[in-house]
Amino acid sequence: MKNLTISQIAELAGVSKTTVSRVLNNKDDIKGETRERILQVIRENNYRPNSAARTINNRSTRTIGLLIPYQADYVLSNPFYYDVIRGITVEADLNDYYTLLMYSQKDSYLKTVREKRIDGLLLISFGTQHIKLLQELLETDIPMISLAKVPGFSTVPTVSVDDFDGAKKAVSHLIEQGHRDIAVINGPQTLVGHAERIKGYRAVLESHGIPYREELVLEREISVENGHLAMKKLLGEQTFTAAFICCDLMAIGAIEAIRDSGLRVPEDISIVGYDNIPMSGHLSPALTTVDQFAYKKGRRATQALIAQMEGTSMRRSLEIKPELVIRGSTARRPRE
Amino acid sequence: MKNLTISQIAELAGVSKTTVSRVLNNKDDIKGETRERILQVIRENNYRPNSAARTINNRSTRTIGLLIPYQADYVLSNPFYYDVIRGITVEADLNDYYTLLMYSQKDSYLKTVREKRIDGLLLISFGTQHIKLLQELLETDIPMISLAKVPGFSTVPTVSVDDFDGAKKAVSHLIEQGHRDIAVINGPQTLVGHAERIKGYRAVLESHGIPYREELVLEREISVENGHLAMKKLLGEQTFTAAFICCDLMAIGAIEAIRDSGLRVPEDISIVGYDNIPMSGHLSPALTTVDQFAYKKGRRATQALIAQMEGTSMRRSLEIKPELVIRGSTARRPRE
DNA sequence: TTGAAAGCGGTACCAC
DNA sequence: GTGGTACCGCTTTCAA
Repeated sequence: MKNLTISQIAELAGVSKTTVSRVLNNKDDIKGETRERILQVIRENNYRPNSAARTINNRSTRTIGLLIPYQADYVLSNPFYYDVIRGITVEADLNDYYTLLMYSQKDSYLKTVREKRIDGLLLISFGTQHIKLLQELLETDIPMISLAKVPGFSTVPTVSVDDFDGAKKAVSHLIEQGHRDIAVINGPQTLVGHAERIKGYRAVLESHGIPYREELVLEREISVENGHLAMKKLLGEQTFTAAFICCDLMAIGAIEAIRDSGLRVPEDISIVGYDNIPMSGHLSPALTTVDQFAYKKGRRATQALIAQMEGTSMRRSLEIKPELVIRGSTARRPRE
Repeated sequence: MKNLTISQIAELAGVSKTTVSRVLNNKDDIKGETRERILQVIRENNYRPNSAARTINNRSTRTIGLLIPYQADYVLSNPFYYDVIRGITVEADLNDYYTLLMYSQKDSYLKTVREKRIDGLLLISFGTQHIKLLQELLETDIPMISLAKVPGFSTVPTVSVDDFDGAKKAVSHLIEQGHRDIAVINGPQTLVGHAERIKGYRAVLESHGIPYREELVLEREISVENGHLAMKKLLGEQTFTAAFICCDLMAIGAIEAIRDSGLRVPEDISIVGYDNIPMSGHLSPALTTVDQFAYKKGRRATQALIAQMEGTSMRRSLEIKPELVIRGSTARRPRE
């Protein structure tokens, strides 16, 4: 069953295509009777206007690009980002926008923008290594929102989470439990969010008069396996009673490493994660972690982008406050 | 920096737009010198042809729709599907196709197809409840591939996994370890794949003369939490030494329930999962599971769809053979 | 080897 | 209220 064209619908309804176009676009200068007749024909034929033809006239695709840098391969395997993506698609759908997944080995992002396949862009996990790309994207004048703070680009509106605050909450909780030797497994500092978490960690230590010890802090690409390996290394070389892991995914690996070494969580080592991915509450022990409100973040970012595209609001950044979720993976420091 | 149009490029190069169009489409009836001059102008201006204008002429969007039924919300929270999606976008990108994420609360899938926003469709997790939608999609004549077998629709080419075989491998392994009382936590039978797994389970039991006991088999929506709850229920009501869990995500919850009840995996209860999600190897104990080759499945399905769209191959279905991955969550049946 | 002109399926301006 | 027509940015005959 082929889709008809506006001319064919016009002919079937005995009107001009201008009139059909009017009902398609809900104009009101049209007789109710005529509108009904046309709507009837449209329904009978399951007619839908061709999107490319509309795009070329309206200069709008009603499509949002979801840009995931190819190097950020952890994005498409981390449940945290899937909540973000779900938030994005839900919000887009509610506003009749489409979502184009841009994850390209060929780095074809600029091409996609220049071909005008999308009206706006959501930047996922942009870090210092993507500054050149960001610069080029800015030159195209396409509306965009970054879901991560980008160093030195105050021109790009951002919907982000206050990671400095999140880290402070996590580490403060550990210190309140009596811990003083707190290890850290962090993601790459090329991402501002991860750099902020280290700053938060240091700030809390300092305010409690605990010296910062570099050897307790490891930085790794995000993956369950790297969480495992990093914790193994820490256990072999350092002494500590708690660890702050930059994301729940790595915490899963880290906890396994602790178990492998014959220690227990939280009896011997307390663990605080970050993200609060859906499975965190169902691990054993259930993970104490920092909730980033991923889904909400996705929706908010999309709202902000749509507002920007439709000119209904200024370019403005937004920061979400993370919250500590206390569960079973943290406990008071064991007595020596 | 606004994008120019083909006419402006033509003018700058001192040729007609027909000629520019020729170089854009790599036609060969053009003087090398002219081509070079035009390419130079194109490069200087970062020119890219408007995709909507091209689409309207070529009747091709170079976009693949990734259809996730809104009810199938577990798709966007199951790492198994993440690998599938990654495979799809990678393969699409390699072939210069775009990926449109179709996850709509408004059930706007048909609208999207009729508006001709996509050239082909990849159906994720279609079950009996989506037969009406599938029927309507078929009427639009759009090329499509389902990544799950759909009951009674041999007309839809499918790239799937032989779940009957996968379940057989999983359950056979348990039986070889001496287990006879094998519980099952399965996903909804509305999905053919899950129905097949039960069949495989029954087939193996039968071939070993073990009677099928309905009360050992639970069916739940896929989630970590449901895995936990289902296992808790089983532990409270039944006696068994092993369990086959239809997916790793639920196995994570199930293992936690076993631990909560004071039993050990695999010493007291052996667990076989299904999917082999990336974290399965990093849990404690590492999960014995059935690898579905999710990434490969995504790539193959996309290849098949592209072949169908470009008419380079017949509509043909493909079945991937799953493999058992033996790790630490299974052991010999404990002596009574 | 190149260009003029028609046409793809819509929208929008201007008459009537 | 409704229709004729130009036009959006590109591809594709057809002629030169």
